[in-house]
Amino acid sequence: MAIFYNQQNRFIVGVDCVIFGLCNGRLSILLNQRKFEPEKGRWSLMGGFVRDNESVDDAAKRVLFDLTGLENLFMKQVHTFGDVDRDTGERVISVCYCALINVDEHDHRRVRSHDATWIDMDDIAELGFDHSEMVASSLRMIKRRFVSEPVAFSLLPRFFTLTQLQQLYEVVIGETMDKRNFRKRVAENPCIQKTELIDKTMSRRGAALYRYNASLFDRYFHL
Amino acid sequence: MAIFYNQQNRFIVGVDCVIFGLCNGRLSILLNQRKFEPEKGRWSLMGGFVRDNESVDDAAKRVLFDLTGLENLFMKQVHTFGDVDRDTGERVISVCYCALINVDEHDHRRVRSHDATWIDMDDIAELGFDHSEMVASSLRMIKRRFVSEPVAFSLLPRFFTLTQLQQLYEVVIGETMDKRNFRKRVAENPCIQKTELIDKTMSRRGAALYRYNASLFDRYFHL
DNA sequence: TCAAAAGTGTTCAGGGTACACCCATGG
DNA sequence: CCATGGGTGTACCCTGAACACTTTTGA
Repeated sequence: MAIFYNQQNRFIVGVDCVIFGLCNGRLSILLNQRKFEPEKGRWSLMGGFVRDNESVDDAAKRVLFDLTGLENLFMKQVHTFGDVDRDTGERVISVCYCALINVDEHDHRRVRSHDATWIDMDDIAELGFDHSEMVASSLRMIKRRFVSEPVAFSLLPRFFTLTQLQQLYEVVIGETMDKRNFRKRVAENPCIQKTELIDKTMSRRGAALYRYNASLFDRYFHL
Repeated sequence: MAIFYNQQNRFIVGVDCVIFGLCNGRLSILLNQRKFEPEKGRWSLMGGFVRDNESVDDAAKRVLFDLTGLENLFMKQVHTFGDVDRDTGERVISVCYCALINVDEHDHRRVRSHDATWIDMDDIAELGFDHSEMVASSLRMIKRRFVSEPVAFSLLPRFFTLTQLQQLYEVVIGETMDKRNFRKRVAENPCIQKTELIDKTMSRRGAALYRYNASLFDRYFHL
């Protein structure tokens, strides 16, 4: 590739991933304790550096895959953090991504081998660098999208009960909802399909299992 | 500053600004024709490169100031574009910002000296690089914020008529509105204050001029 | 038989939308 | 006196919120 912008400054560019999952009914994110300086030992987001011949998006996907073994997930760019002194080591411009994963499906061995842990959103202490701000931005983005896009299903198993779905909404939006109103809205959404399956783990009576049919989404909501 | 991440790849990081303004009632953006390779002569967004000892946000502000002479504007980060081949010259990771300015207040001499021109949104041909995508993302962001945040006033002069305000909404949202309903909503917003001033340029009768009092915003809408 | 979760309709209020006419003034 | 843009109120509908009881079944 020809050199056009030779005289320009160059920067290390990183990606940091806010990985949301549902751990026994609580919204949680994957954190690890840094294994090297700067800020060694501090809780921080899962991150990495962008490489040559790799787009920034691909770098984020790589970090996520290395950690969870998952691909093709809900993953969105949140914001780029570019303050001069944001990294206490050396200057790094970091692009923050957020991902939603189904905790049951990821590769626990990989996560453990990275010393990563699921931490309940409500128990997150101060993080290193500007990672607390990244978490806050990501959470705002999720909340905003949750009401208008079919985001919830990325966090749930393939088959789920309406109680699970409602609890997830309550946890993310941060307020309780009326069961009947919630189910009424679900019933109006043709993408959420009732199956013949029954889940008996949560109640004696058993609850119908539903699944989300994404292929109907365009048909019904984008005309 | 110590070197911690020595072995990492480094990248040129740019900023590109989608600068919106209202040109005789039409939503427009500032474009210029590139004066150097690559893509010399092609219409493109106003951009620049991030420098050492300058945050990414500051780089965007600098580009905007150089071009318009304006500071402290409505300016938001939109998205970071990081594909390997997005710049046909050399690899550049670019952070896109959008800004809203009041066309009457900016420094026309500066704009002309940069060979920049206001182009009606509806007349924008294909732009160089991924700039068309940047414009599209910025427009989506503006539309989304327009309904929930007091964004419109950044595009208007200090004193404006309700007809001007309504036309702006119609142009941005892309659909016409009922005059009475619109004015009803305005009347409910205590930040939009009627003044004693009358604008007689648009009608024989004259229209009341209003102004936006941002200092009341927190008081009424964030409690 | 009882505890624990699943499932099910109706009512009401407030917000948003549709709609048409008079006013003031300069030329 | 008339053309042009400025300004004003009401009726209706529909969406969103509140609300309580019955069903099922394993232990």
